Amino acid sequence: MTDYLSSLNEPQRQAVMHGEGPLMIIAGAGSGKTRVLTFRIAHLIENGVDPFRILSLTFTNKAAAEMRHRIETSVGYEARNIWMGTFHSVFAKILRIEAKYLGYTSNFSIYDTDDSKSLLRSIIKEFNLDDKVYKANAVFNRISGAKNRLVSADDYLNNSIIQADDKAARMPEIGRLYKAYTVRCFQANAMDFDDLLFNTNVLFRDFPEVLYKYQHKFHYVMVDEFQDTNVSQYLITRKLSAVHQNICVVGDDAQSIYAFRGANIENILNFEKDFPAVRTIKLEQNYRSTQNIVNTANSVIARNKAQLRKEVFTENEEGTLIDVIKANSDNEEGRLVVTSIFEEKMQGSLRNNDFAILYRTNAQSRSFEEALRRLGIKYRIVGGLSFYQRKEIKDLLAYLRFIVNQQDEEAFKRIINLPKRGIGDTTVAKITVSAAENSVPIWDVVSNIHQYVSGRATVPIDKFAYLIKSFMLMIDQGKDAFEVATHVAKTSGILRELYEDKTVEGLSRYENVQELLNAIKEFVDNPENEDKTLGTFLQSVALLTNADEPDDDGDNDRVTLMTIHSAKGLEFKNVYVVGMEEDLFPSQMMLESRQDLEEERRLFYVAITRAEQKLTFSYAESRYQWGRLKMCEPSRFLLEVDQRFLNTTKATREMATRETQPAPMGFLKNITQKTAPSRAPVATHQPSEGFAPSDTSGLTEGQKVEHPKFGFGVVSKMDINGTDRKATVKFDAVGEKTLLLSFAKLRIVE
DNA sequence: GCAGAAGCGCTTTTT
DNA sequence: GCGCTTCTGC
Repeated sequence: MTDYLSSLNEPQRQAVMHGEGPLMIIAGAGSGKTRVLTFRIAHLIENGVDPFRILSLTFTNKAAAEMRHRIETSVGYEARNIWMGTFHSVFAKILRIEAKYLGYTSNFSIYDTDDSKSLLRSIIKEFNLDDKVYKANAVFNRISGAKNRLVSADDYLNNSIIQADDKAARMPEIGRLYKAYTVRCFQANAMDFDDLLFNTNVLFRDFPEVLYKYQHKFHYVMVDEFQDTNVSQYLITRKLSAVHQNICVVGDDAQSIYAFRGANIENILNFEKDFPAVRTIKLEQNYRSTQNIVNTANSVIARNKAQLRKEVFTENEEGTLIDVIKANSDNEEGRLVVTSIFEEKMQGSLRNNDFAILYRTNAQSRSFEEALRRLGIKYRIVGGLSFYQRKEIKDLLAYLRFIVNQQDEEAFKRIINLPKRGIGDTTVAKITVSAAENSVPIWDVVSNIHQYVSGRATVPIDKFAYLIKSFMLMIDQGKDAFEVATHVAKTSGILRELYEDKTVEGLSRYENVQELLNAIKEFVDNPENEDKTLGTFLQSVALLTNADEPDDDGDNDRVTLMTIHSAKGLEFKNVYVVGMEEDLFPSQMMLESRQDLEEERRLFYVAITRAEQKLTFSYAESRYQWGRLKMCEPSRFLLEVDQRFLNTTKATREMATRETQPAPMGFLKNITQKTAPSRAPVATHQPSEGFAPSDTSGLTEGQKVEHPKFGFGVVSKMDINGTDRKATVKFDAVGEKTLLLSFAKLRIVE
């Protein structure tokens, strides 16, 4: 069993073998971090540690699932018993068990961001504040930020600095909104995402006996992606491991990309203060990427001042240069990238799975989707509108939530008139007012409507209450989640309404609801889930996001499209980092509101280090945004890369022919002037020899050419439209091919 | 109370 | 460009 140790390098082995006491692993990108963590847990279990006593915290569901899978393969069934999951899911579980300490019941609802904002909108309206000034989004972010720093509503109101800040931002009432929001969540027996962490801190602070219980339950605590934990998360783990001191954190400061959410690099520094006995191990050898990729990444991150010194290196092969693709529009960018994928795929006999397209914002996916569809390449989009955020799904889930927790105000607002049953805003307002006047929960009013309200709306309300009660009865009778959910979907009229909608969207919505029911069925049928009640299902689903959604068919060989944030922890043979434009990446908002160029740069670093074999950057010179055409400049990040690692022949095509502009990276010249002072000098670069782009200037039909990959051929068609040039070439070896930018590689033979 | 029309604001990134 | 909210007329 110890033979796996031989496959590790020295620092890796030390990290795995480390026994008792605090341990910090600084793991560079691609340094085998997950392997080390997995082996370490396996090693503990092998040495007699009860899996029940191990708590392993990750940041995303994906990472948790991956870890569980890997440990199961090396440890076997025992791995089941490890407490493993995201911060949010693990502490939601604990909060359910200990809910009564905080005045909650164990079936509390979890408000997602939409619920939170909707509640805030209501409160803002009730306070008679201008919703143009108090935007739900901004208020929510402010409150969220406070919670992540463990600032309660009362702390917030009493803190003169915060109050001054809010006054300066012309939003002095945020403190009161925060307070009202907290009260309303509590009345609704609901917690938002931040509450799951905030309330765990409160629980452990105010009830030492509860803290004691968990401190002694968990002998070993592991934290993955430590650089992304915020103060609230860090304090929980610190408290939990205070007794046994067996805390192991793994992180990489160079990959800290969640400061916007309150993640704090200083946690790494604090860790050494809080656990003076800490042993620090650095994993610096990269096993993932080629030298060119590693060096590119290093050359980028070296510009950051805030970083722990670390020497990431690799013994892998040198690899190819990093291609730079320049397109004149977002649509062309999509076409060029996808064409390149197509060519790479053919030429290197790769699978769709080997490719990822990474972008800064979800909205950028469109042009790539279109191009992929056109070429018939299967793809998968991670993130964006997740399955569980679709209207029809949220509608059915709202029913289920309300049946489990009748205090859930947001769920109530969603379903009271859905499908239409003649209960409009006026009636809902009456109910709310009446509930407030009599200081009883809304459900009391609804279920005994005749005692509180009279009028013609009482009839549909009575019917609604009767409907809900019949659902609640099913739960009391011990029906499982699937039985209740199917019954609700049918009886409530949701399914019927969608079924009658014969439009394409209607059909797809109907299918989505069926899909949700399937997921519930799977949940119920899964022997690992002992508790098959609706409440437990809802709990598991509330914290699920884009990560593990049911795949629409069995074909998993797809090109992956996602934001760089979601790509963290993943790796692909070929990676395209697209939309390399100033204001987009680095994001304008980031620079305007937080002045944090370094976090954007770390994000760039993360993107680069996802690639194993080949990396490509692309950017467009113009892009549609809100239906308007916007001119774009290449990102400053393209200049920051050590230019020796770039292959700019694709991009420099036009520039190279313009002899007047020889050296400094002609293709980026417009931005060098605009923001030059803040930047490092630009490296000079000579176009690569052999297939110099200038050779294509005189390309005409009938010419014999040579392509570096496809060999000899004859130009059968030239299509020149401004700067957008297309050449169709009939190659001796591979037949006819349409070359877009890559025809710059053609060499004229005669 | 409801349906269709018009208007507005929005885009970082995730649990 | 889209989705959500508000407006308007019935």
